Amino acid sequence: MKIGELAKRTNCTIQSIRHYDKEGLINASARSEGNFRLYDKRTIDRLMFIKHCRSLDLSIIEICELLQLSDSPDERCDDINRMIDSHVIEVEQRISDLQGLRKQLKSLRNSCSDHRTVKQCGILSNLSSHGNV
Amino acid sequence: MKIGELAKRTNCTIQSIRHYDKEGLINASARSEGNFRLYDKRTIDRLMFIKHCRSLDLSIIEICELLQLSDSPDERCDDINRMIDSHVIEVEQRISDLQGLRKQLKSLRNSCSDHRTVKQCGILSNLSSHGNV
DNA sequence: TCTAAACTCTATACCAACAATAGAGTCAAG
DNA sequence: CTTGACTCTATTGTTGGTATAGAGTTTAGA
Repeated sequence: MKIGELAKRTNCTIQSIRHYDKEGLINASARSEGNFRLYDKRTIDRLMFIKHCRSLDLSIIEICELLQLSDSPDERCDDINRMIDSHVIEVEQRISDLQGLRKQLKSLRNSCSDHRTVKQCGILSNLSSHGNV
Repeated sequence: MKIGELAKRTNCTIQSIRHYDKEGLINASARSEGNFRLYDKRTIDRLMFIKHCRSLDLSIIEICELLQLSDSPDERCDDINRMIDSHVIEVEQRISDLQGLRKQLKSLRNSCSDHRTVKQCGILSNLSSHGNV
């Protein structure tokens, strides 16, 4: 299977597949005479796995670790649990940061009403005042 | 005032000041004989304004627009209101995306317990199964 | 006056995960 | 044999900086 077919079957772009290939997440099982990447069927599963992980915002490095771990089926899976745990914590931190940001933006927005001039704009004057960062 | 003093007074790094300078957010009022950037006092305010905007995650382009608008004090400030509005919407979208992500990660984490092996790992098997992306 | 330290300059590479493009080569059908 | 679809590598851009390298400038003390 050439890269175009793999792309269609997994709904990935060709560029991202080449990217994953370069990063070592997947391997072309061979190259054609004309140097085209050739993949076997198992790569479809692997790529779906990668897509799934990316949709959960796991980094390429983390996915790499997961793929390596899955090659050692008899080891403890504690590392996997820890990775997901720390990922949850990161996401929660980002959520709470954004909630604080949202609050600030809302209150900033409330400092101005429509149809004022720039000179009268409460937003701009708030942004200009010191000490409230 | 040279860049180092400006950095100290605003608590910015020298690099980021040079970055803002290059992007056109601030201007050195002159250069010294030895080609050092020289800033006047008003740049302190301008830089604080920029910092404040960045802390609200406004992009450099958006800040540029705000600074330009503040040079036309008699225009309507509707554009400013719109910018903040759309920024709030973006932030809210990101929050809800992350909340969905958090939920998925939590449920993924619940599919495994400690002290299993990789082979038994509920997380890995969940990540490997199809159709749930 | 000389020198060493502290400061500044430009230019470049790096971060993450791709997307977009250029310019070239390969392959299949008509 | 040509045309169009496909693929290749390599480079650039995205965002807002950070972190260098290698060079020049300024200032204070000996």
